[in-house]
Amino acid sequence: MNQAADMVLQQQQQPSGYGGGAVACRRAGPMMSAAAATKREPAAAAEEQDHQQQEEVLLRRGPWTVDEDLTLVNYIAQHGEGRWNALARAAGLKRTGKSCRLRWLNYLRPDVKRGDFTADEQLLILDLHSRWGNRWSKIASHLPGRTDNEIKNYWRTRVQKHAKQLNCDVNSRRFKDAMRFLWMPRLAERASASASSASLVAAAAPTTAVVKAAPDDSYDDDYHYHRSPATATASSSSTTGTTTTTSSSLASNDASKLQPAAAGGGDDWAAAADHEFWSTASALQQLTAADHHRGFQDHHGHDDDLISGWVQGFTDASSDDVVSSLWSLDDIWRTMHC
DNA sequence: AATGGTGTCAACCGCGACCTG
DNA sequence: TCAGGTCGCGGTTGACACCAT
Repeated sequence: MNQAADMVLQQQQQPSGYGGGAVACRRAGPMMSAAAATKREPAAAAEEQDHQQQEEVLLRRGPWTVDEDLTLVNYIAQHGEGRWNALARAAGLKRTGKSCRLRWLNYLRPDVKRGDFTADEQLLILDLHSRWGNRWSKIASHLPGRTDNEIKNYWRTRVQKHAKQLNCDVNSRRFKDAMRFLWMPRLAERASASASSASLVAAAAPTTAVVKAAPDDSYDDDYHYHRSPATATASSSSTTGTTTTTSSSLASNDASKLQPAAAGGGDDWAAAADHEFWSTASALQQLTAADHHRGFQDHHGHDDDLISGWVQGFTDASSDDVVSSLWSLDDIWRTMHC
């Protein structure tokens, strides 16, 4: 039994939201196929439709079963990956090549890293996304063990949620500035703290690929960002021990949900409102010390809007105590400008 | 306990790029 | 050059888990 197959069996022991043996074929079929077929010659369209209906009967969709996972993993272990359509047929899987490829790349690959994103990883995602936009695959290539799908989901569920809370578009200048001047410094701070707490381990551990893949410290011309020393330190020193992939990386997400996040890990914002406030205040203090702060003010001239936006965002998910603290954030801000 | 809302994430889809004969 | 097959990407969907009421 190879390593990946072993992990599939391990996974079988743990109930998982998806892929726990549920019957496939949730959907009726391809949404576009019938409509597309009717645009052509009636006879040809009918023939194609019949053919597709036959295929739909033969091909499975929806969650993968453990047996299917084992089949795929064992086949790839023996024959390698690639040529997915042929692979699907040869392995006896009633799946499309696409489906097999996706299952392998996003879930079954031995080096897939699972669980919450570390502060380092979040920082890197924000950084790279600000450069490349929704180039998920390109971004994922800089986060060893992470898939484009996972990063995409992270962005859509976490990042866009906070843009919504701030009442602004995720691509707006306002949100990008909030990321750069509030969120990213705080992540860097968290990553740095995580790194220092793990420094003993770090001293003995090899440098990870994140460091190797760290982007050069500049944004494009349209987006003048230069990595601050704090950020650079965090990215180059705190990845140790967080990006190492192991054979247990297939542990189910449900299991990770049940466990507290690792120190410095991707604990949810809303779940730590107190921490949010003090970290934000800290970020603001860093902001005043930043060299580019002057440019930021000059560019915007609406600092109060930005801050009130954050206050509003946090108040949505905060306790009364934290809300009252958050309002003092304005006081901090005014004090800094007096 | 039941129910409705929300978040998460695996899996699907269409499309364009690339490959091959 | 062209047509068909394959691959990879980004967007979207929907089932399930969790939480608030």
